[in-house]
Amino acid sequence: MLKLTLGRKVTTISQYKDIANTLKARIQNGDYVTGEHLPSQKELAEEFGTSRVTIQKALDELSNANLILRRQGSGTTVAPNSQSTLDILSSQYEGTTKLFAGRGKVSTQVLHFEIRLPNAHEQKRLSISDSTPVYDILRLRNVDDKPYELDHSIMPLSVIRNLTEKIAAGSIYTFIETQLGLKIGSSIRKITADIPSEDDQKYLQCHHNEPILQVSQTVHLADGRPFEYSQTRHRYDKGGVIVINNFLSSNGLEA
Amino acid sequence: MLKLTLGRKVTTISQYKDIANTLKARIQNGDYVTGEHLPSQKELAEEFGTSRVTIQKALDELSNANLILRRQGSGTTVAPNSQSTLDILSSQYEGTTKLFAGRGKVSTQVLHFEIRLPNAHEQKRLSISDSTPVYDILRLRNVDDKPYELDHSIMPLSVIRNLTEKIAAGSIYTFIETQLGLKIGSSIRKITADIPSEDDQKYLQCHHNEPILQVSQTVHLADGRPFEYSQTRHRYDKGGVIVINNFLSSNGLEA
DNA sequence: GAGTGGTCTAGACCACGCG
DNA sequence: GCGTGGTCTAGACCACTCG
Repeated sequence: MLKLTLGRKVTTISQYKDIANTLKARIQNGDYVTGEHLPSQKELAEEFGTSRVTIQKALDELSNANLILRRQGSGTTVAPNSQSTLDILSSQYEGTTKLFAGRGKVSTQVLHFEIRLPNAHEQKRLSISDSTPVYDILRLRNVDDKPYELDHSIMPLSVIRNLTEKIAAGSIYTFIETQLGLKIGSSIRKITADIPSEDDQKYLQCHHNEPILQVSQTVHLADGRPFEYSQTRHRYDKGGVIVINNFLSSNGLEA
Repeated sequence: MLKLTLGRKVTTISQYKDIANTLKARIQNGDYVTGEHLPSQKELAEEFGTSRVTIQKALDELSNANLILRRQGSGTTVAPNSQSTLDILSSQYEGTTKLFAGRGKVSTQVLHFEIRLPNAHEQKRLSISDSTPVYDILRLRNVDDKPYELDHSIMPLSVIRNLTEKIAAGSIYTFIETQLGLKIGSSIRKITADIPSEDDQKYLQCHHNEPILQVSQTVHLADGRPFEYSQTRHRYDKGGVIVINNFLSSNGLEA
């Protein structure tokens, strides 16, 4: 440990995360090239002045992100497609505002903003009772002044407080993270294709035969509380959803 | 260690995976109830006769699967929605044949089966040269005798050997895992909505205004070699793709 | 302050791949 | 056989939550 001023940052992050980020940067910079071997765990432990277990925890991070491949007996190599994986990681979809930061102008039109009681389905998805009021927000997001997605969000007041229509016109996620100081955890999403409704045709300006890509999701805070149940409808020509699936880690449980 | 006959299985799996599975089963059986605390790491270490670090590695597995929540100072609890998460885990999408095992009759019609050289795009996706031949396979999968998906797969012969049209009429994934003895690793998918092509309308029996849900993916073996680049087109009314996204672990690298 | 989970160590043995 | 990564230990200190 010894989290004193080790030279660089005083950020007091854990060593293994620091090391993981350093190694990630080396892959990004091309210091470690796709297909080539990384130094052995022993060598890395010596370089960073730490134990092998700590190096292994750092490598776990990179491995989960599909950036490296570890083979018993053989060694650790940089994964194929590591560069494109890095691209995907950096564009991890947390919110539309963040996703397009620096790449396009995002504007938001709040079509509906209401506080009401949840229906049975919403109660179940958000793990709340029928007496917990929720925000019901319908927003149209534009990118570069062209309609991009139609977002219908339900959030419980018991978790998200002091949300206003004005905030909803900006980035709700940024508000939650910076103003409320809450950490976003995991989400479960179902992605489907659908026929456009009248609202879709009106707001997304699509024709009746142009499909809609819908993402229906429940999002949780890091402490496990569900805070958003939403259905987002996209024009079919405005890109898709990119997903990395690691069968190994998920199926590690089943063997 | 001490992987001798410890009493139950002789499967020689690592302790922490064994423990993870045991704990998972307890959640599944309701021995540990959603929202309630698990025994502390210290208690679990005593119960399983192991060290705390090993228990932590087991809990890492459950945590990655979104089955538990760990809070410093507070304790470890069963995650909300743990039961539905278990459902999703058990239906992890590896192949259509497996997905519907026991739930519907899957039949496959091989529409095209060819060995040829890859184009530039396929070379890039599969990390192969222009002289490495590939299988080009188009299949129609039916569930309960109704068209379900139209699958176009490209696989390099350098990785997948001895594939025949007859095998393609069954489950290619089962062939790869059991006959070739290869382990499937991770996949990267892009999910989009699209307008049906003539082939879609013909084989999936959908109308020109019924959207298609397309999953375009590159799948890797556990050792990192890409072995399949495919585009699968689904009828929009036959369900969607369910995805669990763990922001914490993926963003652990970015902080 | 007591108890919890998070991090870290130094050392050990094992399983695997390769020459 | 040697070097690699995989697993495991016993113990330590830290950070956090809660009564």
